[in-house]
Amino acid sequence: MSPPLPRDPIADAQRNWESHGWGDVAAPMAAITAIMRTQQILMARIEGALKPFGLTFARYELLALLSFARSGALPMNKASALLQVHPTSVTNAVDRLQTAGLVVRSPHPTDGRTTLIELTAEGRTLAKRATAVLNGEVFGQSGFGEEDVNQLIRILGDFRRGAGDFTD
Amino acid sequence: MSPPLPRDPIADAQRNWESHGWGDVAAPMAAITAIMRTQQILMARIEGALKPFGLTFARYELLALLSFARSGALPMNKASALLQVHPTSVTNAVDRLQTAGLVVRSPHPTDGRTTLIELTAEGRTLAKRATAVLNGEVFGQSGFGEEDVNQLIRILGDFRRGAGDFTD
DNA sequence: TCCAAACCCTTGGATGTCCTAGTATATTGC
DNA sequence: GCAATATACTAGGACATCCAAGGGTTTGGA
Repeated sequence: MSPPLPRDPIADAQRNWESHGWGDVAAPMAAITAIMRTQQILMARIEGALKPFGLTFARYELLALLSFARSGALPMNKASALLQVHPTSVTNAVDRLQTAGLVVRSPHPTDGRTTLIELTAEGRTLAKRATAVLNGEVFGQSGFGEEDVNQLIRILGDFRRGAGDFTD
Repeated sequence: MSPPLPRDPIADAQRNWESHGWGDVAAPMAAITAIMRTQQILMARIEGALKPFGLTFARYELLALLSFARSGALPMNKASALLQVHPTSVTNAVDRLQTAGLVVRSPHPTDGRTTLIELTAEGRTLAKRATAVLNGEVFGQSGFGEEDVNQLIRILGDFRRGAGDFTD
């Protein structure tokens, strides 16, 4: 880790915006920049926790998604939609998970275009162990206050709905 | 854009966590996942707004940082620290900005190890125009309520301080 | 019936990020 | 003064993401 800065660089940026006559958008600029930086910090923690398992966050997310599917299998396009990533990213992740023996591809029984991804027994076990570590090392020690967590869920939920993620 | 999902996938994940006996960390898990997704949405908007200028967010951030430096020049290591990215990422960004004629490298007057990055006139102009577009198209239409913006700045500021970003 | 349009996945190319290692320059300690 | 350590940047490799393009499959209208 690099040593802490003496001053908050985002607060500095907000002041810069204000002194340049962009005061009307300085606050949302600061909020958005803070989200970017927070994501970066959290991603580093998550990847660090998953490293011992040979997993990246992208691959873990796919494993976790499959482990919650009743049948343990999902079509690629469904996984792409639920994880909200590009289909090629799923292809990439499945390639590596398959090489590691954690998932297998199998043809869809009725639609020849579709490929199903299925957890192996190993994959299911690893997903369980990785989730336990993430829960303990990252989610359980997030550093967010309990009330702040609820605020975040509401604020970001409103935002995601407004951005067209879901209609719920 | 892919069509909206009928249900919030993050709320689903939270319910899954609760039903698997991880209720104690379900809320922070949901908050962290929401931050990840929100960052993804915002990044796509930002990159879209910058595309006409041939800039990525990483390169824009560097230009903006230089444009706020009194002298219009910064050492690479200083830029790396302020942007909170790896030094090699700065090298990469400078390579491309230099090719585009927006910055130049120059030797540090007293420290032979250090390379200064300096804005060109073109770089300064482009930074100004790109900032105007970002302010208008992204920060000015973030979709966050005014009070939520203040909440985010406080909550994420507390988090970043706790994570060791700054001591302020 | 049959062909065009839509859909699904993969490949190849570009970009960005990080890590490890290497080169060059400064600083420190003996 | 010289060697050991620290610092600054760059090169090469691993991953992840997206876009554009291509080949196989299904669907639906003429």
